[in-house]
Amino acid sequence: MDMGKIYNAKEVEKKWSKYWVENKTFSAKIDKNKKPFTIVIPPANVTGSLHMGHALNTTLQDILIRFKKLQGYNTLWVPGTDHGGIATQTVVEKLLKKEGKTKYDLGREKFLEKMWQWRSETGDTILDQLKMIGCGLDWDRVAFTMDKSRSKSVKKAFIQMFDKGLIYRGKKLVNWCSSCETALSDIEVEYEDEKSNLWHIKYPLKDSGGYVIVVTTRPETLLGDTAVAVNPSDDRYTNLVGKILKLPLVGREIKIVSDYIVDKSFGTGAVKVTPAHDATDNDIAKRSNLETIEVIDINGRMINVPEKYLGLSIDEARKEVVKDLEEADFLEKVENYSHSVGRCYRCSTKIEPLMSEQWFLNVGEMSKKAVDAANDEKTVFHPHSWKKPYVLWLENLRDWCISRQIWWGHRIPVYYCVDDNGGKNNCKSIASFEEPKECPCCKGSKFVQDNDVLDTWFSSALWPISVFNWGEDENNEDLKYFYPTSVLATGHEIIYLWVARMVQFGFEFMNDVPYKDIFIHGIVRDNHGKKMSKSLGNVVDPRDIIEKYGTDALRFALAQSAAPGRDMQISEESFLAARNFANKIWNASRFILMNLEGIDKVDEEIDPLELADEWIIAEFKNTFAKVKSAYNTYNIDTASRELYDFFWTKYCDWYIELSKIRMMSSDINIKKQVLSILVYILKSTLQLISPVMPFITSEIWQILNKNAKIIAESELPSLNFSESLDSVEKMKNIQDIIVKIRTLRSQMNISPAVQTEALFNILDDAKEKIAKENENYIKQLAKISTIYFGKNMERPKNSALVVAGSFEIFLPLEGLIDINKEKARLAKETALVRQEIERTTAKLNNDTFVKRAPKIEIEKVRIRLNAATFKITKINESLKFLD
RNA sequence: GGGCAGUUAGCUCAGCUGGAAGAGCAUUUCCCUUACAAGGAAGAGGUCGCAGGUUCAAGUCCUGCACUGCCCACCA
Repeated sequence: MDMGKIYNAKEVEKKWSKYWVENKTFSAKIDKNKKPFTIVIPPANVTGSLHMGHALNTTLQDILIRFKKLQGYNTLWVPGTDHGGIATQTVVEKLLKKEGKTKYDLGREKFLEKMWQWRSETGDTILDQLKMIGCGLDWDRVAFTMDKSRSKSVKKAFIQMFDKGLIYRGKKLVNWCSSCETALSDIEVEYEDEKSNLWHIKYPLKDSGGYVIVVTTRPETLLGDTAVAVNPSDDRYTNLVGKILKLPLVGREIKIVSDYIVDKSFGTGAVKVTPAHDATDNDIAKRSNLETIEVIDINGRMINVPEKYLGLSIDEARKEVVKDLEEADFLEKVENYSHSVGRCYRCSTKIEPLMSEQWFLNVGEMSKKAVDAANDEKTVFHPHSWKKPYVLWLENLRDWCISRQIWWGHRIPVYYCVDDNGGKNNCKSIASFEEPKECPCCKGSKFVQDNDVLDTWFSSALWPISVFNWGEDENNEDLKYFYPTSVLATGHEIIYLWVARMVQFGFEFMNDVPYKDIFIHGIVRDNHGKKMSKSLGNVVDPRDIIEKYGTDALRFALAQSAAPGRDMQISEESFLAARNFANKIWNASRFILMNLEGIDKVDEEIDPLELADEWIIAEFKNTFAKVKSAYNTYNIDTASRELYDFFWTKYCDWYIELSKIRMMSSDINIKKQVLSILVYILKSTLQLISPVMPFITSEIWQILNKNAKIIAESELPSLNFSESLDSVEKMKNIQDIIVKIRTLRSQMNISPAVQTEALFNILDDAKEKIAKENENYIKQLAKISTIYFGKNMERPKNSALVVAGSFEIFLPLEGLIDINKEKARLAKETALVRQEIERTTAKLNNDTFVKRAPKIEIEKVRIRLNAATFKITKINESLKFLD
């Protein structure tokens, strides 16, 4: 491919994303000689298309996979999608609505057909998008939470837990979404503050004229009250406990009970108790043995209430009840009040707590194991701070409501024995893969299956097991080899919903953790720190970024700000900067390739000849170590930044620039020698960058290596040669001189085209040697024509002064500088150096510092003071000279 | 109410086990120097949220406070 001045991302990306899939670069087979490194992808909902969160999540996983592959691991990254229960069903229901239909018009069977049809049309767009961003997934192992093998796992898991007695059916208070028409688990409810009222209601005492004032945000539930509760230590009510109240509007007699949960300081300290529609009240009812009266049904209509309220909606009932209370003088007062209200995490409808017959999973035992796993570091959070909330959540867990009253999902594999008319017989229900042939109780042969489906997170919880076909064979080789997986990468928003549950199920079914590490990354926010959402209109579509800046730029920008566990703000500029980095890589490579033209072969062995060579090798070794450790500890941001810094400011700005001296040599061997190092460092750096930016690095690697293995399958260099450590120090001296001369020239407005001479007055023989040996570097980069070294050289007229290290450097600038400007410059510098002298002197005069600080620190300060003193002497001489 | 993070240059963020404040973007000056103007060279810009403490030395450790964000909670 032609290397133009500007990197053409589109063409390159198309080529390589296709290549990896077609050549099965990332397909993994069991290889007992290699260590596996396994990740299972968090399966995206089939409703979804790629958003920034996916882009981040999958980029990070891809980086881990690609880096481990370079390190020689047998890597496997399993792709897949999730059927997405409620979320997906809602989407299709909306489509139906546009046709003026509901799911009931179609019936269950036809509706499910529609769901499957819809899934097959849109289900894999997200997978295609993962291919587009270069994910090194094993495409032979694509899984879907509702495909055959996964369904088998789900059934098997259910049946095992059912038979163990962990799964049971019961009527309990659940979270009901009247819009989705289903129960939800506790974590599927999101709480949000809402402005409302606090109604103060009088509950008259049966036997006396008095009354108790009760405070509530939900007056309509009064109709279902079965008690009023007060705190046992509340003096105001001590002699009322046990007394009978007459429930306003209803007339039912209810008791005053005491319960520790009641907060004396809230409201009047007396709480109405509605066991059927409030979790706290439900608990109180259990403790005090109260009756439970349901007054709201699953359609949000009033039931079991006086005639006039029967069938009203919750809102209507509230209005009526308040009106009637007021008219009958039961209403003491109404205050404004703000409190949090539960809403459905899928449709934001207000959640109604109500009594309902549901399936529950007893998670007590598996939770304990999941907690132990974290405490024993069998599974480790990165960053560690997420462990605590995880443990706290598991320790306070109620049983999981796993049934949903929707149609799209895994139908609960429980069968009921029925008579010829479809009426349920009084036999034991059976959990089974298929419909049973014969009822073990009554020998009947007619059955109906339970109507509910499982919570979508039930199949998600099995994911690390089910992708390896546990449902079909729990002793299969893949499971043995790849499980437990190496790491789970996910955002913190689903730690409870998903992460914790996978650990629970991992122990339940495999008696082991599902992954050794849990890598928690942040959430992508917009450049104002807001969460991206469609309703806010602040969504940045990764596909637009890819279109504008290229996939590598997208990936680099995300990687570079992915500090573990921290949310990130990302803006257009960061993608632009990343795009520029890609272009920089491209052009540096282009420079080297241009110089390789006409040269048949460059040494693979590197053989440093001079300071710059030794320096860049030492710097690279250092970078290599840092980057490797950063990748391996999930500090992807650190790795990215280190690479950026090394490549741009060390390799390009200094080494390539210095290499030009030898590149221009007429001696081909000298040119080849520097090229071999240029190529070696470039190739190795490309390898390290390749996990983050796989496209551009693959392309350049291929141009550079022609027929060799692609970069993704290459091996990292062993770097088993020694580096010269003092080269870094020496180079620093040279760089200091160059930068100072450049600064002076810049301040004097001397054109880069103008070459000047320089006189180096030397005070330190060792430093003289370094400068003399590398005078070419100074000449090349500071635009100096000739350097005169000497001792006590006389200062030329009309020259400027540079003090660098132990050199006093004069630049004769006849006609180029304004003497007054030079004087002003030196005066300004004097002020700075004086400050330095004061600071360091003060330190050295501090007895306790000299007594207690380590020698090396004292020595450093002394060196600084000497340097400053030297500098100020030279500046003063210079100022005198100029006068 | 509890927990967790954060507060460093105009903006977005680095600063590991305490020893002279860093990057990118934006900004100013000079430069189309044959890898790159999506670039190069140089400059300006910070009492590191506040208050104490430990230490010879604190952005870095400890305590308290303030503010911001997130999560959890049985906010009637």
